[in-house]
Amino acid sequence: MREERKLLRQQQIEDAAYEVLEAKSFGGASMQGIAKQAQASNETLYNWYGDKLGLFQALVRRNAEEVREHLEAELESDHDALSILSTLGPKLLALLTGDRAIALNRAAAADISGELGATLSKEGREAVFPLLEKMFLRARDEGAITFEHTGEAVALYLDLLIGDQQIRRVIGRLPQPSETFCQERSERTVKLLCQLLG
Amino acid sequence: MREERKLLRQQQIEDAAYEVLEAKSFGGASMQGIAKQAQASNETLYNWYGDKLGLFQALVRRNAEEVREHLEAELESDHDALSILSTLGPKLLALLTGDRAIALNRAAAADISGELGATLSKEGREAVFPLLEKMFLRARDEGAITFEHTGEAVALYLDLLIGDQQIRRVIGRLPQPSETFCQERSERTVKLLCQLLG
DNA sequence: CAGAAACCGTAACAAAGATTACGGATAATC
DNA sequence: GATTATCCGTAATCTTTGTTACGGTTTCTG
Repeated sequence: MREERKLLRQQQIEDAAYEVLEAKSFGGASMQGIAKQAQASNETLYNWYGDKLGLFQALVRRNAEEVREHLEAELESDHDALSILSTLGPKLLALLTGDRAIALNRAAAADISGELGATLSKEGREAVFPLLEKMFLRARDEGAITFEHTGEAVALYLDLLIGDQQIRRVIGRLPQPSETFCQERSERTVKLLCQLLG
Repeated sequence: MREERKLLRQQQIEDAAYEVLEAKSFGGASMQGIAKQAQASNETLYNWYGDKLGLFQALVRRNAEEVREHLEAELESDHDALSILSTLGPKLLALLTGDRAIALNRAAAADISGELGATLSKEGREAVFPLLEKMFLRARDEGAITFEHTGEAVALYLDLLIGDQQIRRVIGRLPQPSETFCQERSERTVKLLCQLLG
């Protein structure tokens, strides 16, 4: 039960870290500021996460985990592949361009060591990709689309769905997209994809 | 002739700034480090650029100018629109995912004020976009492709050409793309575009 | 060549923030 | 209820870095 309490506290601290990160970006997010925001002690932060980089690695991991869980839940469904893609698309787009993910991408961009970026990519894109590949293979089995190289098909899908939305969000020139925007863009993506691979 | 000398010196200083920026990212690039790298005086940097942000704004502007000049030169050509697109594509992709542009995008991501991002977007994407629109209208006049909304067609082109290459470069998980990669990706883009809008 | 302006090299100043330390409070364990 | 580990609040330490200052040198101007 002490463990349970600790997990809750970590959740709170990481939420606080997100708040500060989203407000002030990586460079402006100080450990002391995060501690104060969480009403936690500096010492606790260092005990639990090692250093500043460690704290943000934890954020990246937690976020990636959430994204993966969302997707895996969708993939469980027994609808046909294309309709799964239609419900999964908006969610994926929203997650990848949401305030949290963008803040993490900014942090990765600012991190000189490149470790944040490595984690972000490894636990994010590289974890999601195989799930999408599975989905695409299923879609091909169902005869909805055709392709030769699974990886290329998925990459095309991501290009159409995400495009340059992420980078434009990261440099601060796009607001967080609305739900309907994600919806429409996902529909466009599926339409184009069927046109290309149908 | 004093002006000429000064421009040369600025060029050198900005080159040095790029070197430091590419090596250490925005947060790690100190004014003193840049001054040393350029064998220039700290005082000179502040006299010429005002402050750190000013220096990097200058970098952004100069880079955007180069990109624009490249593109405008291509657009002058009297080939048909699609072949122009085929020679322009690889160049555009190379410019947008080259070390310099990526370093600037990282800097924009790390800049809390958002001014770097604003400049980058305004002088970059928003300056290039109209040029591409002109090109697409010409392509439609020539009967190579069809579309209703010019902006959407260009956006589609950029999604296919750039996709998520930039963001993946920014978080450090892709190397600078080779010339042949840019070539092939541009060809793929044109092919897909004709398939969709042809 | 004399005087002025600009520039280099170096150092000084001040603020910010990562990291560590510590006394008092809180919660867990027995 | 006593002991012990953990945590909070606060502050101290130490490094980095943006910014300013200044003497000596080079470059420009006349």
